[in-house]
Amino acid sequence: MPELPEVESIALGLRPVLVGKRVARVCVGTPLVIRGPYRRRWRVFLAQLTGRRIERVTRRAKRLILTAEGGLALVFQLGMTGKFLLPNPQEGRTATPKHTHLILSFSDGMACLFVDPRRFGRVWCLRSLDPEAPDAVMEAAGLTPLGPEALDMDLKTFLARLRTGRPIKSLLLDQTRIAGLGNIYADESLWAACVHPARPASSLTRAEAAKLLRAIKAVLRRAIRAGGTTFSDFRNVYGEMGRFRPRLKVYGCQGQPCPRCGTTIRYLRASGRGTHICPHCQVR
DNA sequence: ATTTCATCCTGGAGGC
DNA sequence: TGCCTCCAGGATGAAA
Repeated sequence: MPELPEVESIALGLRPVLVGKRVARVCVGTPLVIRGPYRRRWRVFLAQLTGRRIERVTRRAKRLILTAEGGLALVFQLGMTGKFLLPNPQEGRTATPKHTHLILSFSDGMACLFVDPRRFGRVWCLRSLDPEAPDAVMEAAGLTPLGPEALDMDLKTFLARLRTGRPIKSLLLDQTRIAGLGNIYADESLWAACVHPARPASSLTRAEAAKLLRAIKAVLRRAIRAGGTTFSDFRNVYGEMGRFRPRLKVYGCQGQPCPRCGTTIRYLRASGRGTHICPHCQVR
């Protein structure tokens, strides 16, 4: 469930620690997680990465990007349960957790672990990546093209993307249209804007679209400030939970009263996903 | 064009 | 206690 705010929290945690460090060794426990041009030649790529400094830690939608000298980059898509772990300053490193697929060791002795129990996460080894504009290289390597960042989207672009009869929730989850939202923040945004998830995107009025876009940005920003949402799996780089869960209004709140009108929150399936709505606030 | 479905996975929940 | 089945859901690709 790492969505945009969770990946941003991870990036914020890794950046001050990893930037400037020199890669000493990369240990691949599960070659399966490596994708892209170096899928079968990852040893070649990682040999070249060794000895270089990490220059940037960035995020594009739900992807986390480590860029080293010379534009060599590791792009992580975290899937459902992917996480990074740094040694806790208090306790230091304890045992290596189960499902550790990649270990980045640095010349100062520190190690950063990529852990993913469900193994839906993937790592792309890419060359010549510009961290300011990574899309072209990611697409050339076969990663799915991403739409505009949800937090950067302007109303005009949003309105243009709503010109389809598809259900609005399906659109919000479609990373090629709007990048960064997952199931939690899609439901939260639709509730905040009083829009039913099954509404055809093209049926939203201009005012509703504007309200929805504002809701999306507000929810994402609040979640980032809270360090993300831990529903079950998410942990930050020090193994700590996100603090946004108690502030969720509908996600996982089925059976509880809507914070706005008191109607019981319902759970249904929409666009193939578990979906939480207030049946009074979010009509048809 | 768009939607549904299966696939990949593990761990947690619920049934018995 | 324990075994079994089901299921969450992000991304992707095939089928309808």
